[in-house]
Amino acid sequence: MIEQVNTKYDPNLFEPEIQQYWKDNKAYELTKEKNQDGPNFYFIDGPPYTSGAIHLGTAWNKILKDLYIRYWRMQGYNIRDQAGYDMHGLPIEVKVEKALNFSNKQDIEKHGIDNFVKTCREFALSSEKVMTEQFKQLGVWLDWDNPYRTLENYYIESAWWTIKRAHDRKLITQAQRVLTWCPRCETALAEAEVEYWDETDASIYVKFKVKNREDHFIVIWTTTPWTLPADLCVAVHPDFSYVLMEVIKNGEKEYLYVAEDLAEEVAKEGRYQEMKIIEKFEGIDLEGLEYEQPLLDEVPWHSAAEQKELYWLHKTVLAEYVTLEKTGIVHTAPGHGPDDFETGVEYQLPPFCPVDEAGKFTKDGGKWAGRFTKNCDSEIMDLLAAKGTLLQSGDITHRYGHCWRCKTPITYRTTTQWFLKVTEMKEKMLEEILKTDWYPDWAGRTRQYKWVENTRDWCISRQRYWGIPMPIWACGCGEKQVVGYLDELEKGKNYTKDMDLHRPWIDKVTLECGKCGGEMTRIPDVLDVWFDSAICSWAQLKYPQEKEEFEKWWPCGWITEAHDQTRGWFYSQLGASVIAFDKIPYEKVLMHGFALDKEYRKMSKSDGNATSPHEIIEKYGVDSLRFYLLVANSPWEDLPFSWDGVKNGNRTLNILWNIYRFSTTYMALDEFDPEKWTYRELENDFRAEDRWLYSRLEKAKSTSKLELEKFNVHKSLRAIEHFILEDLSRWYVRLVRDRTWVEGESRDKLAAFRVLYDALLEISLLLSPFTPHIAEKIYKNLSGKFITIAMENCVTVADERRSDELEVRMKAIRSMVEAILNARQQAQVNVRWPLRKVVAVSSTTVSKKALETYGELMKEQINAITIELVEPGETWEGVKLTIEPVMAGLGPTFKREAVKVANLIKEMNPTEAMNDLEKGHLNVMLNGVQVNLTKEMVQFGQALPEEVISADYSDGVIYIDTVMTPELQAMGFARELIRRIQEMRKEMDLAVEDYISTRVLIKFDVIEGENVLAPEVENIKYNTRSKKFGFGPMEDDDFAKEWEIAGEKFTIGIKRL
RNA sequence: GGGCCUGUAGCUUAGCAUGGUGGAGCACUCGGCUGAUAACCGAGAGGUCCCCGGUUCGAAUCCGGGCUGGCCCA
Repeated sequence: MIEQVNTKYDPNLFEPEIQQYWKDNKAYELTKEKNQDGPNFYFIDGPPYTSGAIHLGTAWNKILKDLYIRYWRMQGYNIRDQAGYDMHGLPIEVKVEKALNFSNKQDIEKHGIDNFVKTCREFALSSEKVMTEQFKQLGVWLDWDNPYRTLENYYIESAWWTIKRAHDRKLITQAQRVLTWCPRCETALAEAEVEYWDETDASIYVKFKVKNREDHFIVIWTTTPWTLPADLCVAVHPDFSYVLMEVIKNGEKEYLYVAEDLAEEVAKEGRYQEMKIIEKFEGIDLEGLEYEQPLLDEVPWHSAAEQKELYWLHKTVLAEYVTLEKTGIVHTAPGHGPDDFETGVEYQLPPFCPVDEAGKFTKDGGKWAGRFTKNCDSEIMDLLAAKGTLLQSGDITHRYGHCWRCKTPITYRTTTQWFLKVTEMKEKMLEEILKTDWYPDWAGRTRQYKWVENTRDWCISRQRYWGIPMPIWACGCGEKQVVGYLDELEKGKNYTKDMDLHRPWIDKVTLECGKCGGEMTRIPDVLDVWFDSAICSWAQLKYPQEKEEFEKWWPCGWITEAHDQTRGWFYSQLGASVIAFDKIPYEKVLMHGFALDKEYRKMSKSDGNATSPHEIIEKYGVDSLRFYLLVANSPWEDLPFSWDGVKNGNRTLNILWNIYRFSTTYMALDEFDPEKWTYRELENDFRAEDRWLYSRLEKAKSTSKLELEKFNVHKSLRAIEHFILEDLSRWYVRLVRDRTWVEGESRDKLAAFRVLYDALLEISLLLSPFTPHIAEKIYKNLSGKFITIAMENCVTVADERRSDELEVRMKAIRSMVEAILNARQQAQVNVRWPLRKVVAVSSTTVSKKALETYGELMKEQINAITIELVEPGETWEGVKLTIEPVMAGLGPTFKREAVKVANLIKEMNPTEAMNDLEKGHLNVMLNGVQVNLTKEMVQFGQALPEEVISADYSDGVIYIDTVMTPELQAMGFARELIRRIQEMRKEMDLAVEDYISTRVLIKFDVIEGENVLAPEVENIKYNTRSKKFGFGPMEDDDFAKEWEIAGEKFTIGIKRL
């Protein structure tokens, strides 16, 4: 039995009910069970980081995942959908440090690594709980009860196996490199862990004195004075032109080496009063020019180094990365920059790095030993100024890297770290990218591809605590062992089965050295947290422990994440998987956008421009949020959040709800039984408009499906939305209202019910992956065949119900109706007052066919007595013909003369022109030459007749005759009365099916006697459910009201029977 | 500085591969409808199609250069 729905759309009332219903009835579990023999599909939930509450972007991400999983489930797929969480790493460490008021590693060590790590674990697990609840609230169906967690032992073992595998393939190495380094966290940072924003730094020009030449200087520019103590050489570009210029300030002469194009600028910066070019060089000519290290006295290391055989020390060298900026000469400290490091390698200079983990100068830093590097900037500048070698100093605002977690400006340090040799696998990775389907295409073909092309080796070691420990044990003899399986630890000391594999406990486990028999201890590093999620496609399957699962599922069928994952998870998975299996671990990728604020700015709590999913749900419900996120724009574009957008989604769902409410009201009243009154049973009772709606429905279904397959999520949902609003609500429901009002069993009414029923049910099926709550709600009432709509099969498109003909004709009818309503408005005759005649002057045969099919329907909609059709080619008397040029037709033939021809056309006699054109000799004189015009070049129109009102429609022009006769007037009054009586019924709060007694008292100012209205009495009675009806004074118990309609005064009295 | 993407009405967008007077929805104003009714329908107003050049009779669309915003990198 279909229940009558008389509540308004209140998602916050029924959405939690539906979620409770799913829980109580194990809807999710049963749906999965139903599909367990279906084709296997491996989906991976890119694990969100357990940092606390979810934001709008995370919500969008999960909703997209849920959409497709629900959609594919409705096609019978057996989908592996384990939720996942990324739980290690610096972000959590930093949060815990802040909570404990720590400021550096010493604080952690004092507190005890075990206590610290325990707190990190607790933080991660409690965040997971909060996040899971929030995801569930979004109606997202994933396997929440058994998520994969990167902190579990099986996961760690999987990581170790992967490292071992890399080691066996000789793809892991220990190397000394210059890396970005956070002086607060005291660890190396990956490129992915650095955030850039503007910072104001010193900007200084320094004169390096050329050796053995009085007053000759090489001028360099830098923003990091503190790197000057580590300066070993200066670089020029081999192909640039350089000059030696003579400059004079206050009568003193100096000679400066700078790039030719920048000479003037440098002279200006140095406030020199005169300058003159003495000599020109190619960059390459300057190689080997020797200078005096400007801080030689303060940093004794340099004098010591000069004693060694370092040929290129304190000389000019060549480098391609030098740009024509500032001076065109770059001071180079191989220990403090990746480029500098390369130059150092090329010129056999050591990566001298007098800076410790905390960013302080070591004793090699000489004068500044023990002091934080950056704090020495001003002192170094003062010193240079005192020595007279500071040419200019000022400030510059430029983009500078910061630690992604603690926001400390990064520094560059030379350290020894472990690397995965991703560069050796680059070709394979590129190949694999092209084997994968990317949506949109450029996300893979260009963006991901180019990123991998420029990849460097992956530094995987971190000098921290909360992470997967590096599985490498080292012996004093130099021997190293990489542990790939836990079994290998059983031979060692202090290992117990099922022990926590994290630091510090794992650090106590020692192994016997296979070479010297000594004791091997674990190197203290942990793995880069990006490595954790990189391996999740096999780690969550507990590979290598459980190989069958891997065989069954791997590789993954589909992933979707935001575009920042090009450098993140898309990349890390690819790298790790190619190293482990020579294969990309996913087959399809949908790259989605970011949720931004309405100004396209990143949402952030600190800027106060963030909108939380929670506050949106509170206002408009989950389905509205889901609808909005999925319909607003293409998934791969950034989404500027707009409250109006959510409101709009809510509005559409509200309209769907109203259609549902309308339908169930009458279905329940008539106890409509969809089992009995099937489509087949009623096949011969459908009206043309019913068949039209079926056709539109099938069209919407097929479009929606097609677009979803192409990941055009927005287009898919827009097709459904369009059907609901345009076809169902704004048109079909309007057409069908009279039919639902009929009392008793009418096959015509039942046919209408069937159409509404099918439309609502199919829309629910279509919508259920997008907005599962309202879909479930409607489904439960209308069908309830399964516990949940999710167990239904995805709608199959019934092509035999499609009819382009019906659609084309209805389009013409709708266009005519709209035109007539428009004309009525111009004439100020509202729809309740009938029109004597409507004339449609058509330009094709569509109108004729449309009126044959839908003429009656149209008459009702526009309230007209007769419709007259003027067929194509014929004219309607009284209509003047007009002629207009068509530029699209004229352009190709007449080119720049087109406008001239257009003006000639405007001056033609339309009737003659039309005749000429039909005979094929419509000509004009253009520049004295006669040219022929074709029918593509002109368009004929019809001018307004005086008495009638006209409006254009899709297939011509419509005219309405507004003359009012007494009969028409009576019909108008009847409709006006019906409307008032209905309003009074509602005021009395009568049920739809209640009967009444009605009396009408007329003043007879306009109407001449009640006989005028007599022919309409039955009509009034029928439409107002008046069992009794009479003219005359009110009775005492009548609910009475006075009305004025079109100048006539009425008193209407009704009472319930 | 580089790579990828983006820019159309106050807001959100369609159109762009294949050039021919730019379509919607929301919001706004006016009007209509009235047993889906805190809904619905119609009309109006609102556009330098980011800017500058080029190709073309004709450019939102094609080409070149710039700018904006996003992500990523240096």
